[in-house]
Amino acid sequence: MTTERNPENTRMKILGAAFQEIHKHGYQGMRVDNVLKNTNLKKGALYHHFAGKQALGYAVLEELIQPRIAELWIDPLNDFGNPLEGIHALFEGLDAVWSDESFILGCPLNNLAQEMSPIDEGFRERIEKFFQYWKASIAEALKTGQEKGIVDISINTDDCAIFILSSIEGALGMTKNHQDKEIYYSCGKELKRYLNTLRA
Amino acid sequence: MTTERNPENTRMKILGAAFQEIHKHGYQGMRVDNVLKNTNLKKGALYHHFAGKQALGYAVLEELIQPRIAELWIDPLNDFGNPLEGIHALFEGLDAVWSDESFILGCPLNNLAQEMSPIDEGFRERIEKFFQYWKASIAEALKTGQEKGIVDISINTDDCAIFILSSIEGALGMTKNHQDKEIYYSCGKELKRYLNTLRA
DNA sequence: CTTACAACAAACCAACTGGTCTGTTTGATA
DNA sequence: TATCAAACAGACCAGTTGGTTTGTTGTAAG
Repeated sequence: MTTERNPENTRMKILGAAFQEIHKHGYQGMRVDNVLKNTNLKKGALYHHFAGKQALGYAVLEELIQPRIAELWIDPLNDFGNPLEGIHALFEGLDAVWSDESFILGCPLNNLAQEMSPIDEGFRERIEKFFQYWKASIAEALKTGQEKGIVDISINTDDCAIFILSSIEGALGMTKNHQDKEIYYSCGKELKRYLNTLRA
Repeated sequence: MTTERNPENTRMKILGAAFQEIHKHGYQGMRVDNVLKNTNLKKGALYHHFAGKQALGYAVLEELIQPRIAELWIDPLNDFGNPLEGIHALFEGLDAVWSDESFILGCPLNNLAQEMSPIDEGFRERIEKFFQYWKASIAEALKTGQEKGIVDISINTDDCAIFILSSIEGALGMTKNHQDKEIYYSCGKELKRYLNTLRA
């Protein structure tokens, strides 16, 4: 018989179930009892691995959400010779890696940002730092593009990076509300138009 | 002595207090008891004027939030000869009409959209319809601009309108998380760059 | 083998939450 | 001024919620 106890495994099971709950209902809407129900575990397990609901929420953010976004949006930025084409490719590429349900539930990072920023400084700070890291990565890619002579030398890469980030999150948010990916496609087309204005 | 009872007045007092609670804590985070506490009214009053928490939430959306946004963003669209300059002026003008706290609490319409779209079809439908109305108004302004020869005839006004809307909401959302209006200013500059690409 | 702690299960709890119920007061109307 | 429905107040309630406590079991080290 294989090991019946696997602490790291049970911890991840709780984290995964909590992520799904948060993704759909938000952090405040997530119910500890529901998380447990979806894992066949009991309170003893959860409160052994996590100090409380808040600690669980922070763990979901730092151990699941942020790494996943880094993997999808930030790390690949360097793989593109042209950052402008790269950013657009990443946006369009989301269609292939995100399920239909994900488009309906929205970006888990921005969901938490909008919900928690005014009421929990711990969430807000963590999310802000990550957004800044994301923004800096985009700005860095744009600067590299400038050095290559691909990107207009006169643009403010910080301004552009924030606008790109905002527009991506805004587009995903609008798609979430409309539950219609045509919104997402339209925004992709116009994002491309904007990116083209940054060419050298 | 003036009238001690004023049903319409107490109803509005409840609506206003509920709006503030929702604006800060979200609909799920709003507590009926807190709303009452901020009005010096009791349960009897609230449940006389509203069927329940959900009905109160819908009323806040339809009677306070949507009219206010129409007033700030949609109605003025026709006042500008050039829609591209008009949209940018509206974005920049928000600085004068929104308090610092509002920038921290974010756009109340988009807040509800992000929180409630996956879990309450009543909220989602109402918000979607309003966003569509908003988008249609922008598209209409762009079309008028095309007829005037101000706006590029080759653009898809629907695509552009959705992107503009998404970018505005995205920018306000990012500002909310960062609690820093510099984000908002940066996005304003780049929104202008995008709008310029739509010129004839 | 036994010891000792990590890894859980299960019952329990106090505070909270939306909502109801009953009763009282106001004020327009006949 | 008698009437009566609207407009509330205030006590009450059942279900929920995050969290605690106590007890049990697996399992790796000595």
